[in-house]
Amino acid sequence: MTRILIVEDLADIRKWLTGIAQKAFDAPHEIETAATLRAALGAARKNSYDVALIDLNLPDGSGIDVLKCLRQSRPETLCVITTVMGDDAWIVAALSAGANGYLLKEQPSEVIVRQLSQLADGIPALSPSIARRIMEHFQYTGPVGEPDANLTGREKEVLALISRGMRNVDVAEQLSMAESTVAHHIKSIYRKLGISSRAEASWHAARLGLAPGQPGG
Amino acid sequence: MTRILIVEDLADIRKWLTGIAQKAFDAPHEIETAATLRAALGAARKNSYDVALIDLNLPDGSGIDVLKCLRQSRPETLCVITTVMGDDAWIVAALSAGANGYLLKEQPSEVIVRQLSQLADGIPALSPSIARRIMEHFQYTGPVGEPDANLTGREKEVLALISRGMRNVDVAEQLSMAESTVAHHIKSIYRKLGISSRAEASWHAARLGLAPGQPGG
DNA sequence: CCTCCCATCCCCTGTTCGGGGGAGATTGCG
DNA sequence: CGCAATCTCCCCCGAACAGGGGATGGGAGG
Repeated sequence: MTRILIVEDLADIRKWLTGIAQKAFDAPHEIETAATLRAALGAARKNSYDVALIDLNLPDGSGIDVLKCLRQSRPETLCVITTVMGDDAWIVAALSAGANGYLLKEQPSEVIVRQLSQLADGIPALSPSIARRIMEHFQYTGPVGEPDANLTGREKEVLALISRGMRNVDVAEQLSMAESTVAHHIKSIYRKLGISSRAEASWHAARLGLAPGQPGG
Repeated sequence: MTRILIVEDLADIRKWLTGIAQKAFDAPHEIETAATLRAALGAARKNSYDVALIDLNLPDGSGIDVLKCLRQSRPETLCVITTVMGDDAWIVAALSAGANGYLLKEQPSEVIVRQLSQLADGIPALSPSIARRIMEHFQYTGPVGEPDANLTGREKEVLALISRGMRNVDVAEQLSMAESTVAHHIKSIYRKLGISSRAEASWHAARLGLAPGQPGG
């Protein structure tokens, strides 16, 4: 039994999504709908779902809140954003909140059905343009070196920490070294990357895949 | 006519990929192979291809260089990384260099065939685990607000610039305001985002979709 | 043995930043 | 009209940072 939640304010689109869900998940399923943020949050708190299709633009708020709520109460729920808004800011916000997919409603039904049916295999449901947008987020027009960029092991450790916003003192404590040593490593990093500030270092750290899970020291 | 380049050092895997390419691109195609970085770069410079399957781990270098070369000489070429290396650093490096896909060789042939055949529709060829990894790059376990985070227009402008590593003085010049005003906006940004350093600001800027194309001031 | 690289520590300097005040101008809303 | 928000600019100060110098060890390799 697949339990599905559809969050969408417009009645006809809600019906359209319901039809898509019925085709995409051919096992016996149970579809519930919500037209407002309030209703969606209530449903999310009361019941548990296997899949959720969430519109971002709700009359009384943003679907991001539904997504966050579902993530908290039941992390296994597969949450897919279904919207017309393709702004980078919303894409990033949805992914940050842990969306398993991001589909644009302008797509033909059969494409959405196919994407949703692949969800169970662990394949994220992403509209082509969204996937491309996400990948372009990583694009870099400057020189792309090998992942290590000739940084030594210790330097990469320091870079990862200062890019999280930690101060030299905190990095020193974290890595059990003197603050002066941290400063020395940072100088080497700056020289190798051709930069001269922590903000640039943070940018490069993300590019080098030393991605911080979250900031703050 | 689809012109395909396969870059792979191991003969049997090269043969395996050739078979996959033949199935994925059913139009009349022409498949060329290269076993080393040297050979691949030579081929990339001489001929032009519609699709390239590139292994990262070549005996005389990294497939990233092939990718970069193809991107420069013919940007329309669809470049897909086919490898066993799933490190975040390599994924980010490949995407930074402009890869159109990233497939793990451990996957069954039919999955790879399907992903490659969807390439022409603009759907990036990503192994499920890779796609998930990419999406997790955006994940954030802390409080996720709305995309604007209540930042005013001017504040977002300042944030975008300082996250690129620019100094207050440079931001002031860029936005035609006094350095003291920049400092004031930064204080507001820090208060609203609950942070206290530029590195954290840079992190949040990326999260808010104010993604810098490249750093430097 | 000597050299190169890495990591560790210390000194020094000037600049930048973070954070605390206050103050005037403009806009929009009730 | 008063009120709130935004943008603009100024003052101050201490802490943190950027960048230069030099010194000590330990390995790797010629």
